[in-house]
Amino acid sequence: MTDKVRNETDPLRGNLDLMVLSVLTEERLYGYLIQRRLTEASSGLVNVQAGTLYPILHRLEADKLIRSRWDAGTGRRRKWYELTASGRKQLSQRAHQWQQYADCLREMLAPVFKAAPKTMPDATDC
Amino acid sequence: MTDKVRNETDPLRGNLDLMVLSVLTEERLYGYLIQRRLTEASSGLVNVQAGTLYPILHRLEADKLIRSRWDAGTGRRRKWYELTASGRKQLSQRAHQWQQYADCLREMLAPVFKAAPKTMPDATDC
DNA sequence: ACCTATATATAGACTTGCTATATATAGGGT
DNA sequence: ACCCTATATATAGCAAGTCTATATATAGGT
Repeated sequence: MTDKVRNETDPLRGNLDLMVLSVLTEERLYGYLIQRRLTEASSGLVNVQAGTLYPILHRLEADKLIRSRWDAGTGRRRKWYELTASGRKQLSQRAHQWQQYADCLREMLAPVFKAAPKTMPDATDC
Repeated sequence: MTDKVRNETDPLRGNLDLMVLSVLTEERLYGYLIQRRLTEASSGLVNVQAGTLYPILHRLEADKLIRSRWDAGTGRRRKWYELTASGRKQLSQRAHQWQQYADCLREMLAPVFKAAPKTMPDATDC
């Protein structure tokens, strides 16, 4: 029974933008650092690969939600990103929208949680 | 400034399967009813079109997470769906996994919520 | 000199969801 | 009898988001 089941790791589909924007709320960061911040901030749950992250950054920049500047010639070339005013607004809007959906889904799934407490009752890590 | 922003309505990306499975936890339902249950259960937030739903049902059935039976010739032809044992297990697993991600994302977004209380402090609908 | 970590980038495939379209029947109003 | 709407399922074609694999280049340690 080698199940071959689709996409075990995808609850973040559509939310990566949100996460990237969120780690930029308080600091300017460059790609490689963003990647690691995401891993840290999620206790390893979110592990975005470079090939996933950079296209997102390019897309967010094309949409003018973030803005970039190359490092001023100090050896390592790094592209620093920061939120634009528009990006900050979008982040807030989408965050609230996500919360609404999350509350909704949580409610819809309530019977499932009630039915099966799963391995541990309180493994609230993250 | 006609922003042309991508995908305003996509926090459910990757979670539709979960929702469909969840409405089937306690009853057998056919497609059209599932569609309406989703709308009701989400207070109109989730409004899946037929062209979105049926492919999902076919996929879930191909994965043997649900099972179908045509209505026994009572005028309207309806295809009734129910969870399989495997589907029930998957639902539980994915639900818990989703919760973990949701808790995580909620924590990451906490500063955003703190910064901007948004229009209303308590519009907890759904 | 070599290896690893750092740093960015793109191509190609795959999954998911959307819109549009097609088909068919039951039931109500005229 | 006829039309219209709600019911009911289905598929094709497109767009978007993510993944894997690959490429390039440099800093620093051994």
